[in-house]
Amino acid sequence: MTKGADHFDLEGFLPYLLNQAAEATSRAFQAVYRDRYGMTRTQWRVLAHLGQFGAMTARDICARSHIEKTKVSRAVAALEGDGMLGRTPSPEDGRAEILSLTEKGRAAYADLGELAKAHDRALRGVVGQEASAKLDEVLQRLIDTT
Amino acid sequence: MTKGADHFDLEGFLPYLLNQAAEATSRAFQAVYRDRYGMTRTQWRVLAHLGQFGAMTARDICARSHIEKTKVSRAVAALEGDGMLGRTPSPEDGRAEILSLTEKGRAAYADLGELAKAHDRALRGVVGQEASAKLDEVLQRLIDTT
DNA sequence: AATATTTAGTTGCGACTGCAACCAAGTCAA
DNA sequence: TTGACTTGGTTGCAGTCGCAACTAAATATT
Repeated sequence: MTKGADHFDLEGFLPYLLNQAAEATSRAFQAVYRDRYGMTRTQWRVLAHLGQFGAMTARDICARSHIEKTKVSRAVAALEGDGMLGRTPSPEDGRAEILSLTEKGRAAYADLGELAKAHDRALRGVVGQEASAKLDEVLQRLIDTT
Repeated sequence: MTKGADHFDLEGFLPYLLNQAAEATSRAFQAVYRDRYGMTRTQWRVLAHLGQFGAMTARDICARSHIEKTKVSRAVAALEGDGMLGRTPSPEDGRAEILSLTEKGRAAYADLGELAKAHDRALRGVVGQEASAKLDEVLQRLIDTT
């Protein structure tokens, strides 16, 4: 017969582990964008999206990042207030606005991007070369299938 | 020379991937404890800790789970209000209270624990047998080294 | 053209969070 | 003992979140 009483184990529960790992790996970097630019996590992500992929509408950011529209809306408002991005009405759709980084926004992106790369390298060092690639693939699968 | 302009890639940024995966895998289960018991994530975790490891003080829960003490404090208050747990003053330390699940709390834990196991099995099915074990190990390493 | 339905984005509100300040009990050191 | 320091736990407050309701523009329907 198999081993008895296999009751639920929180510490082996995948969502729990993922949350802990996400929390742990995010915390250190969070301090960076918070202290340097007073940004929230969502703001940093919106900035990074615009920095990496160029001007796009809020709708596009939502689709790409799976961040709730209200979070994006508020992050955009805050970033605009800080002079990090500007809005131009879309010529194609009167409801939409095209978001693009200002000079200041691009500078912040360049700065934080470098630091993020360093942070990522450090984390991947912990994980190890081969496991790192596998990890990305697995995480991506989890993200996609949910 | 190496490949040119390797600028920051948000979608390959480990904290970002982990957050997305954590978010995605947690959301479905969150609906369960929210709809059935009106619990928050922290409440569910506290309940699970007490259910799995037995009576302990709030301090112990903090140490074990890395949840902030205020979060634990409020979750405990809420669970107590819902009749899920009770407190008894610690005989050893006049400040501490020993928390233990009530009958109702144990029932909720048994119910949710079963559902959690099923959810976990489904997720691990997505990841695959072997990758699953490796994943746990890698996540644990990230959690510990931070 | 006039009405109904979707979609981009914002806002109000109640709930949750984080941090710092706090209280009370325990410990340590003279 | 008395007074400084630590520790278990709670609370106030300001900020963030999620959801539902909303406005306004676009699209579909008749």
